[in-house]
Amino acid sequence: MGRSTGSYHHGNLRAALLEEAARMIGEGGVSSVTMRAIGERVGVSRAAPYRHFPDKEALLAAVAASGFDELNRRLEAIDDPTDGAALDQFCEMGRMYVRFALDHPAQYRLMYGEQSVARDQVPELGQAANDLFAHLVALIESQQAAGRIVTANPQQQAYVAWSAVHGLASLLIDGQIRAETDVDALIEGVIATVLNGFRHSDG
Amino acid sequence: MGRSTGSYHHGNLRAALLEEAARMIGEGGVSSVTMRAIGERVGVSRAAPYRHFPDKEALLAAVAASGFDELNRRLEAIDDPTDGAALDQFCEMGRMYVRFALDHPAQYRLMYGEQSVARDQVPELGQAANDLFAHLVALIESQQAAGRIVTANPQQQAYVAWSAVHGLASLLIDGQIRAETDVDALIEGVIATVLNGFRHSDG
DNA sequence: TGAACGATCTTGACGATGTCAACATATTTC
DNA sequence: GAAATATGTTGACATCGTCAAGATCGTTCA
Repeated sequence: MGRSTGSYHHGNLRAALLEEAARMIGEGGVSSVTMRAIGERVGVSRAAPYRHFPDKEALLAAVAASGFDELNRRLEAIDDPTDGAALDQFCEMGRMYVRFALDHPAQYRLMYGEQSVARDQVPELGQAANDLFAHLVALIESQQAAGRIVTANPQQQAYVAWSAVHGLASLLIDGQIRAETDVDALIEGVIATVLNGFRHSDG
Repeated sequence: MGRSTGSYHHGNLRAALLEEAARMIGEGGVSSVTMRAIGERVGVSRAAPYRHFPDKEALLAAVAASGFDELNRRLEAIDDPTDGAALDQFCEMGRMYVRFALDHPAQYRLMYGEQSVARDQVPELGQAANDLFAHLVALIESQQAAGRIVTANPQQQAYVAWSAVHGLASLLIDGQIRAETDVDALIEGVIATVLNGFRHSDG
């Protein structure tokens, strides 16, 4: 299994394709990713990727899946329940989520875009996305149990929190928010508002 | 100015193209819109649209702009400040916003997608989007003045509210929310949470 | 060892697409 | 009614995703 033999066989094309696709997405957005271009940059012909991915969509879905993996990794790094400031864990998760989207805008779009089709084709994708959400639901349940937020349907609360954070991330990466805006303050504002909303029942 | 003479000149191609493009977007998503297909359905050749739009992106941007117009129209219909239940105006605006996205998913994506480039090319687009946001800021300012929500930077509060509602709409139309979920309850949950967050300062 | 086999990669080709250039036709202007 | 302008058509090209046929490499097994 010679690695990168420089000859006919690449060695580990699949990994190289994924890496290069992610790079291209980061540089020029999804539209800049072309089977031909990606092949050229990896030093391989245009049809070579088809030995490793059924089609372009599958390749992009795999890139999205790797995005989920990294996001999960980042979030689990917070998962240190040294209790103490447990509510901070909630906030920190939101901050990290938005920051990830800002760091990898095109990849984030790929992860949560219209491509619900690909999610059926690529099981890892659905799995990774579900893991992420389950993570959030569990965190909310623990906060409820500790009496830190109002007791309600945890899944719905998770959707509410996710909506706010995902919406903020989307508006930011799609350039819908005025450039002069203080992004950090905005992130804090969104998180604080949702948290306050969870702390106080309707009154 | 013969309308639809059936002969060489169409009469009002521009409007017909916009209408047909919107229909196609509604039926098969943005990817189903092709210069050739849209021309064929309108009864015109593939290059005819180029007399009315510089390129495909401009045509789609115009469709997005018309989407903004309709959304603005819907929202202004609420703008009936019969005071009384003024907070309800706020909630109703959120509901209507999400409902619009659910009614026109592909068009909504077009309105708030990555295409920030087109927004510079098509001034109506940026204008309509700004109008919408200004509307929201004004509403928040009036709520603050009336003491119904905490006094803070109204623009930031508008971004916070918009994030929540836009996030919910995006998650819904991109199929990220489990099908069994009670959508109406979720909408109410998002709005109520944000409103509660606005009512109570940090505690 | 070497021959067969499967995996991997290349080249050629096809249809679809956005778009331009050259041409045709209708409408407007004087 | 002729010239000018606006509008629409056809032909062509580059690019793209993808398939089919063939080439090359690594592996397996006699």
